[in-house]
Amino acid sequence: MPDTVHIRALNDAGNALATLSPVTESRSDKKERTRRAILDAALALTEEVGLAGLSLRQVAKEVGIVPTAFYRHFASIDELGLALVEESFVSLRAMIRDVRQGAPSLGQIVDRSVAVLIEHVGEQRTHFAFIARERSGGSAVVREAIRREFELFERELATDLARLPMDHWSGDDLRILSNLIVRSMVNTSEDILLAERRDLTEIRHRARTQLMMVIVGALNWKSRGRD
Amino acid sequence: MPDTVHIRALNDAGNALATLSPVTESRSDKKERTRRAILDAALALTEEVGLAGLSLRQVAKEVGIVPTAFYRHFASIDELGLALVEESFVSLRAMIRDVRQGAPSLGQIVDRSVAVLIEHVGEQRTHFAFIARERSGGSAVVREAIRREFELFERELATDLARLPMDHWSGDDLRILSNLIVRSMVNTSEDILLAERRDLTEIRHRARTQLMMVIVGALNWKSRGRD
DNA sequence: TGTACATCAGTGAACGCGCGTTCACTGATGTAC
DNA sequence: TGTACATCAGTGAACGCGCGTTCACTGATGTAC
Repeated sequence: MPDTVHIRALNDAGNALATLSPVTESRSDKKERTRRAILDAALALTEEVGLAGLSLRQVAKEVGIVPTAFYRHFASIDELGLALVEESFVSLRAMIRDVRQGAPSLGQIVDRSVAVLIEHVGEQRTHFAFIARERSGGSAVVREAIRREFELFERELATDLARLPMDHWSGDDLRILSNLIVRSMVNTSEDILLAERRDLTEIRHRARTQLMMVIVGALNWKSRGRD
Repeated sequence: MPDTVHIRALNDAGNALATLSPVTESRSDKKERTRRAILDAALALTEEVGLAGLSLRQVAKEVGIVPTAFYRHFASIDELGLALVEESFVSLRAMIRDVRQGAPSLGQIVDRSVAVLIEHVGEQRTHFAFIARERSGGSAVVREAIRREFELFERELATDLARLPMDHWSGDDLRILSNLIVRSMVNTSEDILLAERRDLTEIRHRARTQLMMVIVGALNWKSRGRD
């Protein structure tokens, strides 16, 4: 299948959209559309080979452009990787926002958190898979970017936890607790990504139980802890 | 530097050993030594580029053999990867054995476990790094092999836990608890691998605290839990 | 112990392939007048 | 509105490189007699 076919398909899709808006598409609109196509193709291909195994030529072929045209949009594969980190964490932050709104009893928070996690990971599968994979992947730049995002996120969770009835805790212990929770959730995400649909019930049960264990531990911590 | 220099270095090392034992080295001894050299070179190179980024030619060059000679020892890079999984988990199992012997009070178990973890990860850095990296790495075969080893290990921990004063627990809950503990330890290993020496104190503190939180949670689980 | 043959770890040339990157280019879109 | 020029997303040929794998080979080690 020659490249021209890809290009025609791309343009057809553009024209289909164009019928809803002005018939002509500006140069920058078209560029933005190609950029999107590159990001989507990269996300899909990365699922199979990892960011380290991704080649500029593969992406270009998938998008339907010539390899050199890639450079009109990104300076390198690493820069493309950083854009994907950014995008993937938008998905993750959307999930957090979803968890936060409406948080009644502690037991309900747990159930709701796990439910929302399963839902979002299912919906934004590629984004969560990207984070899970590249967290310890081949590119140092991308790894570091992901690490930073998680740290930020842990800090936020710690301030959230401070508002719960464990507000007498030290900031240090709150950070340690939120680290434990975030990591359990990351592990659960990886389980969800690996799972067949039929295993979801078991994963849900396990995630809930573990989160409850951690919270029960946290609530009994000060009275039984070392200091 | 031509390949011959590598080969001479390799043979010199062999001769140095040979002076302690019979002067001549059997063909199979030599083959075993080359195999070892391939595994060591692969482990070292993988640290930089990941198993997915590892090339047969790189390994061969590092070892000082011609690329085609690789096939005398392994049928493919994947098979080499499986040998490394095997080897790395030998290190991990040695650690577990070390944790097990002498386990007094619960608090001491925690301290001892974390201390042993830090010690072994420091000593067998490359093996633990290999597991951490390839756990979500590029080769499906290797990923699956690692997943299986961890599952085995979780099961063992569950039977260990059954002997502690939480023996009234269901097998199901024990598995869930040991999964939580194993994963926390894996996360801690990753922290250790990333850390500078100066951060170890903080990591030790965090790992201890998290493990204590989990155990406190577990001990209070049946009385406060959902069923 | 000496000879004749088998084994096999390692060699070296050769192959076709996909890679990232360079370069001068085309031609549609955008802009100044 | 019409013309002349600028911009720039995408083109296509070309490059040198490292890759895995094939093949026939060499020569030291091992074995049978």
